[in-house]
Amino acid sequence: MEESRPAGPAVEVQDELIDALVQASFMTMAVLSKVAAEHDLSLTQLRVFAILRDRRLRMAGLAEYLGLEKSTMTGLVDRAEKRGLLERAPSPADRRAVDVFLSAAGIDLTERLYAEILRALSPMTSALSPTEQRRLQTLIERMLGGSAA
Amino acid sequence: MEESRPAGPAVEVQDELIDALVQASFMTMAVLSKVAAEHDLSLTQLRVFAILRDRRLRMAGLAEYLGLEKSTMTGLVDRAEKRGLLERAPSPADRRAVDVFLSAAGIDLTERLYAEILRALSPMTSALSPTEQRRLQTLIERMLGGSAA
DNA sequence: ACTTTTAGTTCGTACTACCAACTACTCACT
DNA sequence: AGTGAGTAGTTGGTAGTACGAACTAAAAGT
Repeated sequence: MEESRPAGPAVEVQDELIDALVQASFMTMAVLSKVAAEHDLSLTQLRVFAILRDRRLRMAGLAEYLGLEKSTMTGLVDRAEKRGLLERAPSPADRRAVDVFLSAAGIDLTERLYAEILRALSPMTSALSPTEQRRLQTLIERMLGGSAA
Repeated sequence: MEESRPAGPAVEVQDELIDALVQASFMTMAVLSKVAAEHDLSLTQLRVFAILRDRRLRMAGLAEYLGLEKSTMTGLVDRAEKRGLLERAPSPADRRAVDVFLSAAGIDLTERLYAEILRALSPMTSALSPTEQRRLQTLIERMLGGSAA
């Protein structure tokens, strides 16, 4: 992994950071998947609930948030709707469009999911002292804010 | 989200940290997915290559690393093998067992994937100064080391 | 030697995700 | 107003992911 770069300590620090970040991400996603699976949800569905927690979106808008094709949305929303967690309604502004939003049961489930996620991830974060936690949070937020969308 | 806990500032700091961590993880995974997709690989396959980069494992071992059922491995390895990226060989120690390892092409691809991942994630990490990067890395590693497996 | 356990595969099912094709509607332009 | 382009969502087909149950072959335990 070190052979094809101009060398220099700064680059290597970044590499190691990225390694750590990727590892942490996989571990985090594993926990999220597990929480989701306990409620018979996929990771994608979990994301849907998180997104719709404080938004009402059209199918296309949801697809964009998720980075998926709109044709994928149909099935995704279908299944959640069949379970009574999501609802579809014709958009008032555009008769082609469909609004998607959480049902009462969906809101309920989402709150429970949030609580469980916090519970499930806290063993990981509480390996750090409160001071370190705050520093880590600041650094991550800075990183998220500083680049990309 | 704040209603069912004993309250206190320490808890809220942790919540925000977890929020940030989850967000960062999703962003990281999105980048990894994209890199993988550019090579016609799923995230799981990417993980397989990362795992086998410096290991030779049996099917069951690979399944354990991935946290998946062994029956899932068959298809996963089949497809990668058909593409010439992975190889199967009977385990010398146990005639039931099958060793899996990267082919020459697989090693090659894995090196390229690593380089691309570093390239693709560096815009994110380079939002931070070198000092911050080192601090972030330390904190993440401390977090990963301190809890869980 | 006989039973139990383990390694991997096969089969059937459900879900995810994509693409291409389609319907219904909106919007811009003449 | 009327047509033509573009947009919103669905449908249908395909491939991949992942699971669980049932199976074969080989190893281990007693």
